[in-house]
Order: sequence, then structure tokens, then C-alpha cells
Amino acid sequence: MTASRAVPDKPSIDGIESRWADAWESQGVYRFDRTRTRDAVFSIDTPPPTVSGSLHVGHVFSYTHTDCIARYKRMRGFEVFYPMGWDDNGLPTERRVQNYFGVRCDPSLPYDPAFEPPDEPDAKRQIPVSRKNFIELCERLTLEDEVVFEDLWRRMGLSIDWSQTYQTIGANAQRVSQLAFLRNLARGEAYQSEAPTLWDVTFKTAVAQAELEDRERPGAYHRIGFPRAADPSEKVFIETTRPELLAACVALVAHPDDPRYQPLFGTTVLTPAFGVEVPIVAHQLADPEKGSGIAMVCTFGDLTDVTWWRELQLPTRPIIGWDGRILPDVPEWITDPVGMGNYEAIIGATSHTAKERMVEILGAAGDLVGEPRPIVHPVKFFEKGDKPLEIVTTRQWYLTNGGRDPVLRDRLIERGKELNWHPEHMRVRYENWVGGLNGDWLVSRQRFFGVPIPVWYALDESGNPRYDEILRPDEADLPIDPSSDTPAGYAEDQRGAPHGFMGDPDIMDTWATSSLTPQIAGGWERDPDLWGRVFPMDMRPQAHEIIRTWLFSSVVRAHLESDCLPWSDAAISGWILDPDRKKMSKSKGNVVTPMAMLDEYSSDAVRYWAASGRPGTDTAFDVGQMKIGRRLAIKILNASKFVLMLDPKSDAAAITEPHDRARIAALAETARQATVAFEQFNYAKALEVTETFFWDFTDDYVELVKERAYGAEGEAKADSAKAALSVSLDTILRLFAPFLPFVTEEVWSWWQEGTIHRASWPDSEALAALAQGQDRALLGDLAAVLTSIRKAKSDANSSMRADVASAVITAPADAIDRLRAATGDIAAVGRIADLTFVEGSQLSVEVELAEVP
RNA sequence: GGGCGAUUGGCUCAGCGGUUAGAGCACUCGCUUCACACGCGAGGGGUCACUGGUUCGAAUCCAGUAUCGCCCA
Repeated sequence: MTASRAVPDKPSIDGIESRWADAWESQGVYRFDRTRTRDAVFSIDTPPPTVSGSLHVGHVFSYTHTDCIARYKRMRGFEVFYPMGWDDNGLPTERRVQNYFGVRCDPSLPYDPAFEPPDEPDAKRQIPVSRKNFIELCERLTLEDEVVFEDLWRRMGLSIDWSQTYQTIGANAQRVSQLAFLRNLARGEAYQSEAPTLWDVTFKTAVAQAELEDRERPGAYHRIGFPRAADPSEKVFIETTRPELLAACVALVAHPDDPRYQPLFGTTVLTPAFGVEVPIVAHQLADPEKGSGIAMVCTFGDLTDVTWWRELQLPTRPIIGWDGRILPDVPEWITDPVGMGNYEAIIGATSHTAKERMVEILGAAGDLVGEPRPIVHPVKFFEKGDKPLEIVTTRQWYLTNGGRDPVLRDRLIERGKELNWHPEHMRVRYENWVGGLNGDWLVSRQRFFGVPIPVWYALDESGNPRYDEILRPDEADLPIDPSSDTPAGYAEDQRGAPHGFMGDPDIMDTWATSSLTPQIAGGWERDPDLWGRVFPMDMRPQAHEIIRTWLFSSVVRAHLESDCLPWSDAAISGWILDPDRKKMSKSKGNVVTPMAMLDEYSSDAVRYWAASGRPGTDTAFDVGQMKIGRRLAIKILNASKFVLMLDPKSDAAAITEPHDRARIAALAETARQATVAFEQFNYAKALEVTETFFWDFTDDYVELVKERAYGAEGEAKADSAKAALSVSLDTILRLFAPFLPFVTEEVWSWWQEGTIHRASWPDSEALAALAQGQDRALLGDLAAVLTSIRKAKSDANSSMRADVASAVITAPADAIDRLRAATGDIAAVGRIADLTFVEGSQLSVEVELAEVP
């Protein structure tokens, strides 16, 4: 970088961001050099932020951590592959596009190349558009959103290669997702199955295990009597929280060892209100402690029902439709006229309403015992939904993830052990999750906006799909949309016709795309040359709450496709907490606008705060730390100005004074510690040791050698100090460069060629050699002496420039030996006329100030 | 209910077996020192959550308790 190449009179950190951001971009400082081979590349699988979401402090925090590592690695000589993705696939973007343009996605519509959204969108009367049109609108909108993010990233100084960007709904991401899916299909890792599925009735889509969350909800146990078929006067009492599912009851189940019910196993009862005969069966999952110890099995009330249904081979009697309402036709298993009438009473009702009506019906018939007993229990929800999930039987696509195959599960847990976790303890979250999987990964979603499942099905003579006859596209044609593209050998007019074809109507789980970010960014099956230079990647930075989703699914995909980990290291960042130690969130109204923060404190200052947060640790939002960062940046400018105004020569051989060598020895140790810390991804530690050194350097060393550097003790000793100052400054700037890219670059431009961000990382061994074996202990002795002298002056309320008539340093013999070598510096900084040493056990200084005239 | 992590001066944190426990902020006092008043110096302030244990020695290791947070049921 060539800038002024002179030290300004009044250096300032204000406004330097845009100047250097522009210079870095125009000179391609962070451009990935793809002539470098894999061993010389450090590749980062950057998290693509949700562009439809808002920017918040958490972004600044975690992206800074990654950038510090990227910059360190670049200075270590690695060519850093640091792409940026935009996550514009999924529900948040779908909603935003709908509202912004007043449209909705209807995949049955043909693509209209001339479509333009209305000038004045009406959210209540959304215009239906094809999937392709919808995605085009999404890309148009996210282009605007991306600009906001990119501006912030540049302003923060993220050293991203802006020629390497991708979108998770972009053509390349779609192509990669579909190609990977087809490869999974070919290897038998992707399969379809008609099975009970967790279902969100609001979004009308299947939901995967990873998207579930339990929420505490009030409920009530209803005690219901089932007459025995053999003797209707005798009743078996169950307790259920879901009486509305009585019509879907297929059995009663109790624990095989429960003596209360053992005599009943193999007998049957009649369901109250419906008169359907169901068996009493035994299963070890029945909890004798819960309710009456015998439970009603329905298809399906919860996941345990699904287990009982599967393992006991019970019939399927669904009564809840995909809209969450009771199915309209009286099912054939209800034959009793009263039962048929009771069913008609709940047709079309939601679960909630059906429950109320069933309670009425059961109460009127005397089948309900007593009052419902209120409880609070965990209920499964879609994490983005607000109604309890139902379980309905649907045909879905699954991807193997170890949830049903112990061998694969063990292999994936092994992968978790191979991965280097930062911090280490995050590994258990992965292991807990993988160990707790209860099924394969459900990847199909009944939504409209997303990456389509890239297959068609042949239709039989009646026009019904033959799911076993999957029509696959040619890999070269990807990405495709089966709702508008036609399979080979068919014509478009055969769509939906007998002996024709139909496209799979579903799209993929967004994680099915996000799990492939290394493949999308790294040019998998698109740019083999690039792929060979960046994969497997080195680093995945991400937040801890998506270990089960993003991290795990990425491991699954790389394992299945490439039989390796997608990256060697996972750097897990913590959260930003507000001062009340709650996670910062928009709804709490405590989110600070990142750009305003950068304006107020400067980018380097905000980065300083972010980099102070240890890896994986939740960190309080703290403007105090930003103020300190700002102070540090300004201090670097001023200290640099001082050193450079001495016009020092970087002649390492000139460093001959023991004090200077001791300082260089400390510098070498600092560089060593910072390097070790960075190698462990501990940027916070690297910053801390550098900062500590720097403040000692300015407060003690610079003050002590100032007079000597000005020439008070002759040219040779001045040159020694100046050379040490020069080497120190050069090293300090490089140690700080990953954290404070702007101010370090600014100073670098005053006296060095090129950009500091491509300069080499300090070599601690080379620095140690410059110290010529000098003991660092001298610095501790000097600091103690200096403090004593300053204290004497401070106690006397006098200036630090006050003259000292005499000072007597008492110290152990070895300390005296060391300190004698710096007598000149001590006398100069203390303005001591007469300095003497006395041997003693403890280091102390007796100071006699000169008479003030 | 299971798992993980945290608990150190008023605040934010470092230290994670070895001399009287550190830093910054805040606070008090002082200093217009020619790199910096967006500065410099000095000072006060902590029985390291609690209870046991291991050890010559524990903030640091072990067990338990409490509180908080997160992940998973």
C-alpha cells in the first residue's frame, strides 16, 4: 500500500475505514490466488447470513472472530479461501418476498418471463406466480439486502474475497443440492417412505427432528372407561390428554409386567362413543406410573403411538387431515350407528374443538369419569410454528443420517471425534444429538419456495403415480424444476395424463442445501480445479445452537459423498448477551445497530471488543470494551508516530544494550504465545498477550529509553534503542494486524512497502535470536524500580519530570547486576542526579527529590 | 428428567496445582511530561458461590450443594 509515506502531524483513526477498504478491494489484497495447492490454502466455510433478517451485533461479533483467524493464516503464508454466501432459501425469505411484492408461489403455474410485480403490492390479494418467477423476485430482493450486509462486512474490514459469493437459492446452489440428492438416490442413501410424519398444520408441511422443539403446554388427563367386549359391564379405565383421538384408537397398551393388566392381555374392549373393538396389548414402553398405567394407542397422537403401532403391527386409522381438521368421511371401521353419529359431530373440527365436543359426548354418555385433571406437559412444535404438531401418514423423502442404522451412526460419531472442536466441549452436543436420533433425515417439504426435489414419477393407466418408477434428470441438465421441466422420453402434454408423468411436488429442507455450503462455494462438480485446492476445508465457524442442524447435516453430506469430514476444525462462537445476561434479540428491543456502533467507536474498536470474547463463550455487549479498543487504536497511532519520528533504522545488529535485548526477548515471547494461541484458534488469547506487551512497551520501555534514543548517551546507544524500537513497532503492528486491520495498515503505510495484511507473521525464534540470550528478568526489575520512583513523585504531588537528588536502589545481587546495565535509562527517566545500588533481600528504592527552587 | 458450561474486587473478564490472586473500566488523589489530556502516574478495593475431600501446598484437582445459562428429552 502506498499512501502518504510520511508520519502525519495529527494522526487519526476517524474515516480510515473507507479509505483502506477501497484500497484493499482495488488492489485485490484478499483475492484468492487459485494457483496455490491445497497444502498452502486455508479454506473457510463461511456461514451465509439470512439476508432477509436484520443485521445485529451478533453478526459483528462472530464474523470478526473468523476474520481474525483468516488474517492470521494469511500472514502465516496461507492463501485464504474466504468466500461469502447469502442465505435466501427458506421461510423467512418466502415471507419477505410475498409481502414485499404482493405475490405468492404457485408451482403449478408456468413461468412467465415478462412478469413484473405490481407497483403497489396488496398483501391481502397476492398474485400467484410460478416457482421460477418467485425465485427471480427473491433474487431481485435479496440483491438489495445483500448490499446492506456487504457494506457492513467491508466496513468491519472482513477480509472476504468478494469475487467468491453464492446464494443458497441461486442456480449453483440448486444444482449442487439436486446433484447431491441424485447421487444419494443412486447410492440408496435417499429413499421415499410412506410413514407417520410430524406435521405442521399451519405450514402444511412435514417437519424434521432437527426442527422440533418441546414447549410446555397446559393439558388435562381425561379418565375414560372402555367396556370389555366379553362383559360390557366391566370397564377398563385409561387416562388420556387427547380424547379427540378416540375415534383413531387402535389398541390399549400396558406394561407386560403390570399385574393389574396381565389378565387382560389378548382380550378386547370397545371404544366408548364409537363402539370399535380394539385389543389390549403389552409393550415395555407403557409406563405403569403414568395415569392409570394403561394407555390408549391412536394413529397417531404422539411418537410413542408410532412406535407401538409399528412394533405391535397395529392397524392405521387416521382421523386428522393435513389441515389439522377431522377428516370429512365417517371411517369404515366405525360401524355402530351411534358411533357414526358421534363421528359426524366432530367432522371438520380442529383438534381443539374436537376435544371439547368429545368431552361433551363422553360426559353425556357417562364414559368420562370425574373432572379432567389439569397438567402441564411438553408438546412438540415446529420451531417456527405456533400450533402443536400432528402426526399424519404421508409419503416423504428421507436421507440416511444414522438415525436408523447403528453402523452409520457410529461412523458419524467417529467423524465428530475426528473433528477439532473449538472449544472442545462443544463436541458433546454433537454426540448427544447423533446418539439421540430416532429416524433418518426427512428432507422433503410440502412448501413451494425452495430447491425442488429433482425427480418425476411415471403415471399408470389411471394417471396415478408409480412411485417405484422414478424418472431422473440428466446431471448435465441441473438445476431443474420438475413442475415445469419435462423428463426425457416424455412430452409436456403428458404431464398428469395416463401413462404420462408427474413432477415431485415437494422441495427440499433448507438444510439439505445449507449442508452443502463447502460444495457450493468450493466448486464441487463444477470447478474440479478449485475443488481440489480447497476441499476438505479447514474451518467451519458457526454458532452452537445449530450444531444439530448445520454442522451435523454438513458432516453427513460430506461423509456420504466424499467419505471425509467437510473441514478439519469447527470454531463455535458464543452469543452476545445484553447487560441482563439475556440473549440479545430484536423482540426485547435491546439490539444495537451495528453500523451506528462502528460510526461511534470505529471498526477497529468494535473488532477489539469482539475479539476479546473467548471462543465459544457468551459475551456481554459492552461499549466499555469498545472505548478501550478505540483508545488502543489511537495509542498505536501515537506510539508509532513517536518511534517513526526518531527515524530509526531497522538494523538488528545495532541492538546491543542489555535493556533493549531484554525488551526484544519479551517481544519474542509475546509473539510465541500469540502464535500458539492462534494455532489453537484462540484469537482472544493472542490479542490479550499482544495488548499486554504493547502497554508495557509504551508505559515502561518507551519512557525509559526516550532520552537515550534522543542521543543523551551517544550514537551507539541511541542506535541500539532506535533499532529495538523499530523492530518492536514492526512486530507489534503485525501482531495486531488480524485484530485492528485499519489502524495497523495506516501506520504500515507510513514507513513500509505493500500491505501489512500480506506481510509475514512475526517469527518468534528469529526475534529471540536478536535478544542474544539476554534475560527478560531485567524488565521486571526495571518496572519495579520505575514504579517506586513514580510513586515517590506521585506521593509528593510532583510532576514526573521533577528532579531527583538521589536514589538508592536496594535489591538482591542478581537484580543489581542486571539493573546496572540500565543505569543510564533509570537515571534519565527518573531525572536522578545520584543513583546508587545497595545489596539487600527485597527490591526497593529510596528516593530523595531535589529541592524545588 | 439427562448432558454441558459458568459462578474470581462495584462492572467486564484473565488466571486453571506452587511465592503476599491479576488486568481494564468505574472510583479517589496527583501530574499541562517536547508520541498521545481520546493522555500520564499513584492509590483504595476480593475469606476466588458454598460444603467436604486429595495434597507439603487448592481460585486451580475430586465429590456434593446452590444459583444462572445453554443443549437435549
